[in-house]
Amino acid sequence: MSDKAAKKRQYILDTAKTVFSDKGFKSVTMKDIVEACDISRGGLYIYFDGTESIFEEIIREESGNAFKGSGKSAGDKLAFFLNEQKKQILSKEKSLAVALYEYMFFKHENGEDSNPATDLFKTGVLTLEKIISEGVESGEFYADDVKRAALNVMYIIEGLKIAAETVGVTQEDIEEGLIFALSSLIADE
Amino acid sequence: MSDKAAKKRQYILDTAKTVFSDKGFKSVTMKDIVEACDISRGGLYIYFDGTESIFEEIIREESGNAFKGSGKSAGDKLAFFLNEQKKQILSKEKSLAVALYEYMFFKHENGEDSNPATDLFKTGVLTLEKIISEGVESGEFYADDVKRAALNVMYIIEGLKIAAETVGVTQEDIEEGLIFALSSLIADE
Amino acid sequence: MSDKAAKKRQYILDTAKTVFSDKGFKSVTMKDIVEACDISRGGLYIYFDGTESIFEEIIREESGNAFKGSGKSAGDKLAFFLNEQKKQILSKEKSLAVALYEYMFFKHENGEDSNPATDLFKTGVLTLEKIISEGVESGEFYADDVKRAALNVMYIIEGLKIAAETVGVTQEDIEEGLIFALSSLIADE
Amino acid sequence: MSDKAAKKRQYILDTAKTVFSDKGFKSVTMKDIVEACDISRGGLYIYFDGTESIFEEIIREESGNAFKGSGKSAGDKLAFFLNEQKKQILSKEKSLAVALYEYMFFKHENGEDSNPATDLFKTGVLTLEKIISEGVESGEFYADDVKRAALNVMYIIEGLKIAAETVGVTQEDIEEGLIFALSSLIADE
DNA sequence: AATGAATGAGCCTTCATTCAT
DNA sequence: TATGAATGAAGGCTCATTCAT
Repeated sequence: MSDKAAKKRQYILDTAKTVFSDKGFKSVTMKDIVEACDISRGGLYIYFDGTESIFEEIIREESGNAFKGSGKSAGDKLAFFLNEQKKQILSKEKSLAVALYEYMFFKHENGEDSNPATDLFKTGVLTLEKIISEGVESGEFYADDVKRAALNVMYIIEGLKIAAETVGVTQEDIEEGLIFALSSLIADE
Repeated sequence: MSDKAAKKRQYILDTAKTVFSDKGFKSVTMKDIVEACDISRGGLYIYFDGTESIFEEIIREESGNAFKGSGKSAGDKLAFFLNEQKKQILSKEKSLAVALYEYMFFKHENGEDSNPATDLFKTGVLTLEKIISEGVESGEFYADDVKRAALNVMYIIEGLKIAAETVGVTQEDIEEGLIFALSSLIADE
Repeated sequence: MSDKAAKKRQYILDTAKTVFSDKGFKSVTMKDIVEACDISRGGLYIYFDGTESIFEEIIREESGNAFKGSGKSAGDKLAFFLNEQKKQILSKEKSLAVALYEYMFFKHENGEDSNPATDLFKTGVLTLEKIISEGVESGEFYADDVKRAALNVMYIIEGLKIAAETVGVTQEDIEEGLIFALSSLIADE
Repeated sequence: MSDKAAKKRQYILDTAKTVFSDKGFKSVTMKDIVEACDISRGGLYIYFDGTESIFEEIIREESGNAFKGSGKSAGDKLAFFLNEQKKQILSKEKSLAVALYEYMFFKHENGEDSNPATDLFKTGVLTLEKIISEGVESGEFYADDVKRAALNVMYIIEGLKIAAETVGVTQEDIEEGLIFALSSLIADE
C-alpha cells in the first residue's frame, strides 16, 4: 500500500515536472497537473498541498541528480561540469530553468532567500569551488580567491541561462561565454 | 483635454511601474493597477488594453532613459556604464528586473523573441560594443572580437542581476563580478 | 441651428440604420452607433435616449417609404407589391428584417403588441387588402374574405422572410412561394 | 455517480428551457440559468460551456420529440401534423419559438446555416414531404411538385409562428391560415 | 485512497449613462 | 451643443479547495 502510494507520488512528481518545464512555475495550476496526471482533483490533494510544494519536491529531487562529478584531473572535472551546463542550456526539451527562476522570484519577493531552488545555485557554486581549489592545488588553475572565482563563473552561467530563456543564445554564444569564464582561471597563471 | 488625458496616462504608467516593481509581471492584475491608481475599473480600460500593453509602454519609456552615456575616455564611459548597472542592482527600491524577466519568459514561451524588453538587452549590448570598440581604437582596451566581448560582459551583468533577485548578492559580489567582466578587456594589454 | 440639428439627427438615423441592418437589434449598442457615426458618446445622447428610440424612429421613417403603390390594374399593383417583397428578400445588402424581428420579439415579450414595427406589418396587410378588394371589384381576383386573403398572403411573405434569414432561400423558393400566395386569388374564379 | 450527474444535467436542461422560453436566446445569460437552477456559477460550467451549447442541446432534444407522426391515411397524418403546429402556436406557456429564431439569426449572421435549429425546420419539411407524397400516391392529395408543396406549407406555418410572436394571432388566424395551406393540395383535384 | 461534483472568490472586459468642461 | 473621461454594474470564465460518497 505505502509502496503503491509512493509509486503514485513519484508518478505525479514526474508528470508534474513536464508541466513545469512547459509552463514555468507561476502559470501552472493544480488543474494542469490533475489533467496531465489524469487523476482526480481530490486525489492530487491527498499527496500534495498545492503547486508550490509539488515544485519544491521536484527541485529537491533535481538537486540530488545535479552536478554529478566525473573526470580525473580538476581540468577534466571542470570541463565536464561546464559541458553539462552547456547541454542543459542548449537542450531542445524545455528545461525547468524558467520555472526555477519564477519560483525564486516568488520566494525572493516574500523575503525567503533560502529555498530548494537557491540551494541548487549554492550547490553549483560549492561544486565549482571544490573543483577549482583542487585545480589550484594541482597547479592546473590559478585563482587568488577560489570562492570568488567560483561565483564569477556561476554568474556567467546564470547570465547564459537567462539569456537562453529570453533573448535566445546560439551554441557559439554559450561556448565563447564558457571559455571566457575559464579564461581567468588559466590565463593569469 | 488631451493634455489632461496625457497627464493621466502618464500618472497611470508611473503608478503601474511601482506595482510591477513590487509584484513582477505575471501576478499583476488590472485590478491591482486600478487600485493603485485609485480609478475605476472601466477608467483604466480607456487608456490601456491590459497589463501587457501597460508594461510594454513602461519598458519603452525605460529604454529611452537607459544607457545614457557620459565620460570622455572609453574607460570613463565603461566605468560609468558599469556603475549604473551596479547602482541598479543594489537599489533598495525594487526594480523592474523581476517583472522584465517574467515578461520575457512569457514572450519567449510564445515564440516572440523580439519585444520591448529584449530590445533593452540588445541596446545594452550595442552600447557596450560602442564603448569597447572606441576603447580598442584608443588603445585603452584590448579585444579580439568586440561583439563577443560585449556579450560576455553582458552575461555577467545578467548573471548578477538574476542572482540579486533570487539568491541575493552583496555589494562586493557585484564589484568583483564587474571587475571580472572588465579583466579580459584590460588584462591582455 | 435647428436646421443643422435636424440634419445631424437625420445623419445619425441613416448611419444607425446600416448598423441595425448589420447586427440586428439586440446586439447593437450605443457604442456601436457612436462609432459608426463618429460622434461623441455624449453627443448621441443629446439626440436620442437609447438604441430603442433610435430604432423606432428608423422604423417610422421606413413605414413612410414602404408599400408605395404603382400600376394601373389591381393585378399590376399586386405584381408590383410582391416584386418589391421579392427584391427585399433577395437583396444582398442586409436588410432591417432581422432587427425588426428582434425588436418585435423584445416588445412582444413585454406585452407591447403595438409598436412601429407591428404597424409596418399591419400597413402591409392593409395595402394588400386594398389591392385585393380593388381586384375583386374589377373581377381580376376572386376572394371570399378579402381581409383573410390579405392575411394569408402576408403569412407566406413573412414565412419567406424568416426563412431567408435563418435557413436561407433561393430565388426560386421565393418565386414559387409568391405564386402559391397568388394562386388562391386567381385559381378559384 | 455518473447517473446522478446525468440527472443534474437533465435538470439543468429542463430548467434552462423555461429560461429560454421566457427570455429568448440572446438575452439569456449564464447567470440567469445559474439562478434559475439555484446552483453555483462554477457548477454550471462543469456541465456546459455557455448558453449556446445549452440551447443547442435543448434543441436537439426537442428535435427528437418533434413531428411524431400518427394517423392512418395521409390526410389524417397531415391533419395531425397541422394540429400539432396549431397547438404549439396557440400554447399559453411560452414556447421556444422566439429563442429559436434569435438563435438562427445569430447563426445565420455568422454564416452558419446548418445548426440544430435549422435542422428542425428541415425535418419539418421532410416530414411534410413524406406525408404529401404518400397522399399523392393514395389519391388523397394533388401536387405537381411535392417538395415545393411541402415548402410552401412550411412557409405559411413559419409565417403564422412569427406573427404569433410579434403581431399576435387569433385561433381563427391560425385555422384559416392552415386551411389555406391545405387548399392547394386538395383544391385542384 | 480516490473520485469528481460543487462552491465561491477573483479577475477580465464591455457598456450605458452621466457630467465637468 | 458637443466632447470624451469616468464610473460602476453586469456578465463571462477559471481555479483552488472542500466534501459526500
